[in-house]
Formats: sequence, structure tokens, C-alpha cells
Amino acid sequence: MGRPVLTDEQIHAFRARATDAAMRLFVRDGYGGFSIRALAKELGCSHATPYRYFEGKDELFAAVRAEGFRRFTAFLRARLEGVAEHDARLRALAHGYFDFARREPEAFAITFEMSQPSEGWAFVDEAAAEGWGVLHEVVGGAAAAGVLEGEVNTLAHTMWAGIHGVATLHVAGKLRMGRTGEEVVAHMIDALIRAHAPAGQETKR
Amino acid sequence: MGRPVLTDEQIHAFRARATDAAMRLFVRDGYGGFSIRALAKELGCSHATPYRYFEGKDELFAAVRAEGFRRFTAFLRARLEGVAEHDARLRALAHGYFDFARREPEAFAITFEMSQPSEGWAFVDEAAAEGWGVLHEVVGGAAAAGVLEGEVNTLAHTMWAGIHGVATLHVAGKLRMGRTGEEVVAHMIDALIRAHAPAGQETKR
DNA sequence: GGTTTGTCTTGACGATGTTAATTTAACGAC
DNA sequence: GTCGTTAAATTAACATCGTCAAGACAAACC
Repeated sequence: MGRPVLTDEQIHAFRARATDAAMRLFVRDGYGGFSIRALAKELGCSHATPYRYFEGKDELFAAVRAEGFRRFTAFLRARLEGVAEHDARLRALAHGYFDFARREPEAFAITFEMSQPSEGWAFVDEAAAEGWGVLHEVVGGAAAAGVLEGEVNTLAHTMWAGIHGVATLHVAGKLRMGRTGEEVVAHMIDALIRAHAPAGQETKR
Repeated sequence: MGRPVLTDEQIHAFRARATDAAMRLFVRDGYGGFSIRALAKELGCSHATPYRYFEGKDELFAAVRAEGFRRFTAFLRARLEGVAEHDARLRALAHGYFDFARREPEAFAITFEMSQPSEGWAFVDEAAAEGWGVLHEVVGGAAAAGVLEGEVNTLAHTMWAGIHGVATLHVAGKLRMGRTGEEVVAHMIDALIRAHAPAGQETKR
């Protein structure tokens, strides 16, 4: 007897609504300008209510990061939809990765920001692992088909780091001398594919 | 007449002491746990004194970032010291870049963190430009000597992004499956050099 | 010594993250 | 339908933060 305990659905619904609104507030007020009280106002509840659904600000941030990873993964999957050829899939992945960073820089920053406590919340790692899965699958497919040569794990890490570097520098506003991120990412994926092309099958520069 | 105005040296000295202590506090308390009041305690002054030397927290952060860039640049320069051959210089640059991120992850994160307000303070851009200068010089030297082929600006951006991506993912703790950053960065610089090697002069895989 | 002028400290304000106390609302039992 | 119980939601409170205004202090000049 007594008031009913919150169902898992209710908890999930609130958390989803909260992470969604938080993402919006990040975009509106910037990363540092975010406050849990502003979020509560946005949600139409008291400033202490979120504490029933999240351990605290850190877990809320972690939830936002996880959601960011999910959107990121979905975005990449959508870009790969219908692209069959392995070379084209690699390029679609690279440009999709970069476009996500360009079109939703806040979401990208929140998701991949260094020095952000993601440890201790498994759901963040899970969401991140799915994104990594897409990458690994595309690179693995290309390697299996002979488009790329080398150990798949190393290949995937290298591709990832290369693309991620361009996206990161772009979001941080560090690209200079009139170089746009699109140009650099195109050149990057080109170079990495070329570097790992099977011997005797080098593509033209 | 009246109390003497602070000399530029005094101002500079305080700012240097403050950015130094701030860097130490970042390492101790993390990026978010930093407070201007804790810094004041560390410096042995009142909590309002820093406002006489810095516009506010944002400018203090900017100063720390600029100092981070300077240390980063000095670190790279030291690594290049005495390395003459262009290929070796490229590799020294890459490994130096990564080692800085690995050995001083906080400094690296503060310096390169996305979504951090660096605009509006020219001294940050100046410090960053010097780092870029080292990179550009090494890549440009290699290109001029015929070790790399292509437009220097694009080359430099690609090299930078590739190495930066590895360093960033390492600091964010995203490298997985037993791949260490050293392995990935070695493979990365190798691939990028290979991809831009002059035609008919391909190095062995 | 007194005046003046700029530095440093103290005190205060509003806002924030978080927790404790209080109020409110939804159920079963009667 | 009322009541007691139990959990959710709100309110109140605390410590801390960034920041600024007012006061205390110190060093130069007359």
C-alpha cells in the first residue's frame, strides 16, 4: 500500500526528456552555461526533482554523452544506408563523421570532450561501443573485400583517429589558412585508403 | 604621487605564478573542480586579488591555455633538437605530440579542449600559431626535400589532424582492444608518410 | 606627519549543486 | 468515501562559486 513506485518506463521517460532538454540547453547556453536548475525550469519541475532520476550532475552529463553517442551512431548508419561499395562506404563514413561534428558541434563536443568523467557509467561505454561497432564493421568489410590491407583493428583505429582529428580541430576552430574541414577530411580519407591499398593496386594520386 | 602602479614585470610575474598554480590545480582537482578561490589560497592571497590581474575566470583560463600551448611548443622543439633527417623529424614530431598528451593529459586537454572560449584573447591565438609554426616548418621541410609530395598547407593539416586524433582519443580513454596510443600513432605517421611519398619511391609496407 | 593614490582584503550578492525537511498525491483497507 | 501509509515532488537550507563594491592598508610625494 502507499503511493506507487515509479515504473521503469516512467523513469526512462523522464530521463529521455531530461537528456533531450539538456542537449537543447547546451546548444542554447553553451557547455559551461548549463545548470541543473535551468533544466528543471525547462522541464517544468522543481530544481530538486532531477535528483530522483539522476545521481547528480555527473550522471546527467554521462546520460547526455550516451545519448550523443546514440545520435552519432544513428547519423552514421543513415549515411551508410544504401551505399554498397566498400570504398564509397569508407568515404561516406568519414564525411558523415565530419558532418555530424559540423552540424551539431555541441553534441559532438559533449560526446567526445576529453577530461569529462565517463568512467563509472557503463551505459556510456555501451553507447560508445556501438559507434565503434559501425566503424569497425565498415573498415572490416573493406579489409575483407581486399580494398584495405592490414590488421583490421589497427586499420580501424587509424581511420578513426584520422577522421576524429579533423572533426575535433574543426570544432575547436583550429583549422586555418582557408582550409575547410571538408577538404581536409576528404584528403585524409583519401590518403589513408591509398596508404593501405593492396600492393600493386595503388590508386591514382 | 601615491602608491606606485604595478609594473609590467609585476603583473607578468603574478600572471605567470597564477597560470602555473592553476595548471597544478587542474592536475590535482580536475578540470571541473578548479575554482578561482582555491587558486587564491594556493597563491596565498585573497580571493579577489586575481581580479586585478585577470579580467575574470575566462581570461585566466585563456592564459592557462596559452601557457599550455607554449609548453607544448617547447616540448616539440626539444624533441626535434638534433634530428636532421626529414623522415625522422616527421616521426619525432608525431611521437612528441603524442607523448605530450600522454605525459601531461590535463595540460593537453586544457589546451586543446573543444567548446572552450579562446576567442577574444589574441595571446591564445599567438601561442597556438607558434605550435602550428613548428608543425608547418617540419612538414614544409620534408616537402621541400622531396620526402613528401603535395601542397604544403594541406599536408600539414592532414598530418596534424592524424596525430591530433590519436592523442585526443588516447586522452579521452577511447582507444580499445589493447591498442596503445604509441602503436596507433606510429602506424598513423607511417601511413601518412607512405601516402604522400613521391611516386616511384614508395617505401616498403 | 599628512595627503594622495593605487593595491589588497573584506564583505556582500546572486547563482549553483546538493541534501534535509516538508508537503502533496496515489494507492489499499475499512 | 475516509483514512493511513508510502513514495514522489516541492520547498527550504547550506556550502561554495564567480564577481563586484566598499573599506583597510601601504607607499610615494608635499
